[in-house]
Amino acid sequence: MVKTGNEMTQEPLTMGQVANRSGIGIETVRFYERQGLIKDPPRSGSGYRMYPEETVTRIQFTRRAKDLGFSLKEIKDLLSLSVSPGATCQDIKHRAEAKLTDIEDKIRTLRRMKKALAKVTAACRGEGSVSDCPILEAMEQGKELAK
Amino acid sequence: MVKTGNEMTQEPLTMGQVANRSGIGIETVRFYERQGLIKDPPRSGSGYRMYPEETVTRIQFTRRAKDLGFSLKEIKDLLSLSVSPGATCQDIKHRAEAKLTDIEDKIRTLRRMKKALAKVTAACRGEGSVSDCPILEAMEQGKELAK
DNA sequence: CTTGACCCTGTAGTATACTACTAGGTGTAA
DNA sequence: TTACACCTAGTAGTATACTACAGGGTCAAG
Repeated sequence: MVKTGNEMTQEPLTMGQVANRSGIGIETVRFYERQGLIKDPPRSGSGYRMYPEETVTRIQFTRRAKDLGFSLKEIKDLLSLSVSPGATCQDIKHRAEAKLTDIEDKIRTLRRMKKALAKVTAACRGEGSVSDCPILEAMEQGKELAK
Repeated sequence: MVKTGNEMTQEPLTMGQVANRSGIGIETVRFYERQGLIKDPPRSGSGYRMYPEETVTRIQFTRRAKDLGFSLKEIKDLLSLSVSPGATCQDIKHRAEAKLTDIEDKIRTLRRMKKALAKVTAACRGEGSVSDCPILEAMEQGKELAK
């Protein structure tokens, strides 16, 4: 049986081991490889991928960046920036700030949606048939939905 | 030339007319039909779709509901509810309230992301090389990212 | 009767992030 | 030797909401 939960070696890891340690599925590891988020590792004689421990760190980085709102494509850029000799801390900071702006925009959009929806919902007492539901009426006529 | 911006008739509309009046593309009308958001209209002798005016209202409803955060699938439900004899205003209101909760959840998630990202970004003075950028460090080690 | 705007069906591509499956090869223990 | 967990490559499916063809047919004007 291939060791799959092995925690103490410095030896190369198989795909399943990388997946386990990173807390993602094997198919996701393969997917990240296809997307260029992790580089093609060396292979064993029989073609098995032999990952360095570093790959786990890289995947965890990816997951955390994802949790912060970065897309996989943006994370790929971040990762290549992190090893590019000419890159500066400024470059990273700019990206983080741009993402912050993105997030703020999304929040604003959602708040606008929430406000409009709350307004039409409040207008509905929840009584009677659908034929004179103020919510449906608002969506049909576009009244009450101005910003 | 087929009339495409015709505004004053009660006559059936072609697909292009429906698209124009609804402010969406022809391909989107076809897509909405495939999704069951608009029903198959009667056809002319040569197979052209002959839409009732009502279809435009239906598409506009769809667009407004979408702007309020409903998915096309949810809108389809809303539309079938709106013509179902047993349905009540309550049913609609419940859906609206559930969607409101969805939106609030999304806002909360984004706010959490914003807070975490703002924190790591603030830690970066934007100086020096990427090798000791606090933003990248946080994403690698997972420090500073606890809620 | 030709031109050009419009329509038809059906299929495929875009973007995002996976997830699953087929069909087969590898490695180790009992 | 067999069983089983694991690996390989490549392809296809999921969900959401479109968007873009290809290869035809229709209709009205000139």
